Amino acid sequence: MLLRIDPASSVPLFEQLAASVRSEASRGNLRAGDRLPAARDVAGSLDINIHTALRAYQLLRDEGLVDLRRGRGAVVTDRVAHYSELGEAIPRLVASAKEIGVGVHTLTAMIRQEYGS
Amino acid sequence: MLLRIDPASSVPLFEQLAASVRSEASRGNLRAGDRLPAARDVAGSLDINIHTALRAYQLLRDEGLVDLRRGRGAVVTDRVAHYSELGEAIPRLVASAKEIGVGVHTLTAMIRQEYGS
DNA sequence: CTATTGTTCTATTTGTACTAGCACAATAGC
DNA sequence: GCTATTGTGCTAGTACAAATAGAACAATAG
Repeated sequence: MLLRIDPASSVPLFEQLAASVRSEASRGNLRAGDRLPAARDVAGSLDINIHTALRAYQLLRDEGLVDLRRGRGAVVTDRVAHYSELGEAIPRLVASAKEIGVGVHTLTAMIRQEYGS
Repeated sequence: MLLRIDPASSVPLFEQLAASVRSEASRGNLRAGDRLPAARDVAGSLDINIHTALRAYQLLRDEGLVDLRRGRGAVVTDRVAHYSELGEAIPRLVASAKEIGVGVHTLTAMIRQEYGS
């Protein structure tokens, strides 16, 4: 489990942390039943506030990627399989967007638009 | 040119307006050389501030979708062709994301993550 | 029973997003 | 040239979100 964040980035810390976990999931480095490190530990090693780490975990719980229970921590759910599926489709779209010079903001905005309709 | 916004949405007005223009582009309703309505007109008919309309246009200029010149207005560039390409690839990805129950926020976050690496 | 782990609540500080008004500058078209 | 049109720059207020913090609490594991 390689969790990384960049304090200098404009992306919120909790989003970065959640993205880092998703990235592990989409690369197949996480399996259903695996347990993520305790929020307090993550906060300690990344030098962020516990609440910030918890918020990332809660975001992942809302997505359904992990179950969150007191005393037990964050446990990866079955849905992790879906993430590795997307882990193949997404790079293709991103690659073609980069080729034609469409930026990340534009791409995500177009996806939001398509998703909403 | 059908430009729509939803004042009740949490998405910024200028983003909505820009998305609306992109949508027209990706559907093939815009061609290189076409001129968008003047920002003041758009602002007037959508009942938003001129700056908000202008900001949408400036966003599209930064993307390269339009040229912006005083007195002349916003003119669609050649890059509009790329948008209609994505207009085919994006719906496929979005459809599969919806199928497996991955939300729009998660999907765009994963794309951001992939794009950055 | 005890340590571990997430939950809830309140509060504060800080920074950014969004919108807006006003004056200005460049272009188009007559 | 003149004039209306159109985008630009500057300034600022309001509102919201991020991040941190402390404290007390509740469920689970072993």
